[in-house]
Amino acid sequence: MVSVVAVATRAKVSPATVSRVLAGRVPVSAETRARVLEAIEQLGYRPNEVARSLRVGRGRSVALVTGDIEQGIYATLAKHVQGELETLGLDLVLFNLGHRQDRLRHFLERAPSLGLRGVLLSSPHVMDMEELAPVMKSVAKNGIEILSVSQDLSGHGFPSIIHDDVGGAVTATTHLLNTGRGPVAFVGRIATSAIGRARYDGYCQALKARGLEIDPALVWDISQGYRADAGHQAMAEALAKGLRFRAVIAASDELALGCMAAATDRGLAIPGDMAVVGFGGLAWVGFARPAMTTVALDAGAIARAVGEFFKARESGAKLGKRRVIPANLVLRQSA
Amino acid sequence: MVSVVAVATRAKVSPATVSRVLAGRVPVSAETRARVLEAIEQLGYRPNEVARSLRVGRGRSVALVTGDIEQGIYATLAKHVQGELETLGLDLVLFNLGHRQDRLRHFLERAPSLGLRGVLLSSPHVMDMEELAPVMKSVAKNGIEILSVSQDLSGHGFPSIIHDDVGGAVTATTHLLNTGRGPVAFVGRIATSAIGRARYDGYCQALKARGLEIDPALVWDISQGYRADAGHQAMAEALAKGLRFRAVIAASDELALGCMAAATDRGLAIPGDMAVVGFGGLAWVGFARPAMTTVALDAGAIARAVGEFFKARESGAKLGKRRVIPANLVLRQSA
DNA sequence: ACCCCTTATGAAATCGTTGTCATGACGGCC
DNA sequence: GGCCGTCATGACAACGATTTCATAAGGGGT
Repeated sequence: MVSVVAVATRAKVSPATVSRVLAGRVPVSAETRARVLEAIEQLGYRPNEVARSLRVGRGRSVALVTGDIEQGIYATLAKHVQGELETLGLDLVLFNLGHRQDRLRHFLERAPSLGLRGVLLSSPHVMDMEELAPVMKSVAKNGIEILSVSQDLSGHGFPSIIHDDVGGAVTATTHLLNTGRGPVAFVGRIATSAIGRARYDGYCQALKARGLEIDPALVWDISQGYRADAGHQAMAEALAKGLRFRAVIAASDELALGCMAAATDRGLAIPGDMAVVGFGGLAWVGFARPAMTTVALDAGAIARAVGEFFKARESGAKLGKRRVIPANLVLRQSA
Repeated sequence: MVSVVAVATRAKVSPATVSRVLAGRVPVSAETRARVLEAIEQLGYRPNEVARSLRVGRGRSVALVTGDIEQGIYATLAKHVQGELETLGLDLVLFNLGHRQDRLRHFLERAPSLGLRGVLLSSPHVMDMEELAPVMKSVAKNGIEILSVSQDLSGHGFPSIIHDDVGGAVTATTHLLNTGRGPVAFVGRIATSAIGRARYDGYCQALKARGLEIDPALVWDISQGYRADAGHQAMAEALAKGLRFRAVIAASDELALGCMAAATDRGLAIPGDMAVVGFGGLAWVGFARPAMTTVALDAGAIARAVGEFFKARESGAKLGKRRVIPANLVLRQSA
């Protein structure tokens, strides 16, 4: 591979000067610069990122740790984050936990040796901070930014860019309550997902604001993940039991689709007999029939905030530890 | 960061010996090994991957270049590939083209300096091989494996692991034909997607096998991507024109969902008045209502083949240039 | 005319590993 | 008993960039 010394030789300067031309912040005479640039051009030289990383002590890539990239919302996030990082000259390395939290720890321990510039935590897992915080601190001590983009970790000192899950759930639940159909059910991972938990909290708040009790029979804490089959199963069971409710809010769009399917299978009309609202705002949910009403999350806004975070870090500017991106209920047919 | 020399000092050996203990293929006395291992343990030493990459001339990460990770099938692929690579001690860096082909070239040019071990091409774009082949060859010359995991590039000398898109489309189209509903329509990106093109070819083959003509009015070559809105629009327009057809095969599940929605919106019963089959086999499509019949692609199998490819490369074994993974029509309600 | 400061550049050290070469010790064989 | 081959280990160079330190030239102020 053509290296800086090849360029230097050709331009009849020292390697240091080539580096200076590239860095651009140390004065180099116009004439020398032109010669170096020409040599670079002719040789097709590209600075070796690995060598640079070693020398300066950190690389140009950021890891995105997801719980399950197969879930639409994480894939969407990954797309936007990658695009945003790219404008900053940063690469994205993807680490998919697959819902096994122990792997997070292993990954974190490996992070410093990979020369990462930052780690984006987008796993919804409820983290055992007793165990994780020391590892995360030690990663941070190596100059690697740890940024949570799913759950609020600002209380533990880690900057967080999060959706307003609570607010979104409050809005959606209130909307359902306003239609006057009586009891509203909730499906989601509650015990095992910090995000699901936040959405559940919003659901509870909305009910309490109306002076309503939370009916445990209408709260379905699933554990198999956020996929459609889990939603279908939970809903089908509730329906089979003859539970009285005519609306359900799901903690993901996939879950909501499963709920809609179970209701339809039971002969229920949506939204006539059963209203369903999802969470996520995936591109295709408007094309389910009936079109799904959902709490849309703005992955683009999250990504932009991530970009700003890294930009601010470069320039030394200080940003708040916590940034909340609003969630919007988009009304369609299902509720 | 604790380095090999710290370990060496502590274990009272030279850095070289520490390296040897870690590499494990050079004899080291049991006593020394124990001392080194103990020092590593006590200091919490982790070899610096960046330095190693620089020294050995290649790193431990593989890039996955996707057209649009937001499309379910690519996210699914990313998940499986990441999991598979991880078992080989390899990391995944994600590069999402966002359907702009020129960025592929830029990425490829950057690849050698990133110290990648391989590049997985999963963009469905029809590539201008006149332009790209030289760049790809030069990347390969740097010891970076280029592996296509979406379209067949084996004719250009690049190993390819692909789905049997043609076969899948033949099966699906034939199935539709067998239901005796007459003309079958096709939606997908044809001119701009090699994968869409392959599926279209399968569609054509199936028709020809029955001695049927291809009706251009029933072939909708979309350009806006594979998303649900495009499918909805194409279908809605065809229906508005009063075209006579009672079945449609879509080149992606998202597209198919859009088609189903358009048909439903028009008051058509699925599959009674209109049969729809998708392509992909995403986890949620079985929960659309009616449940979507789709040509399921096996992302897990692709990923395993990718894993085998890299394993074989380590051991020096030679694998075929082309590997085809079967696609299975899974029958549900929509067709 | 002298001194000092700025500007432009080169030499060399450095980041953390790995691999080559050299060295010393030991055992076996003739 | 001497020689050679093997084993274990250390010293050192190298990967390719950046950065510090040093040096030289040129210009302005007094």
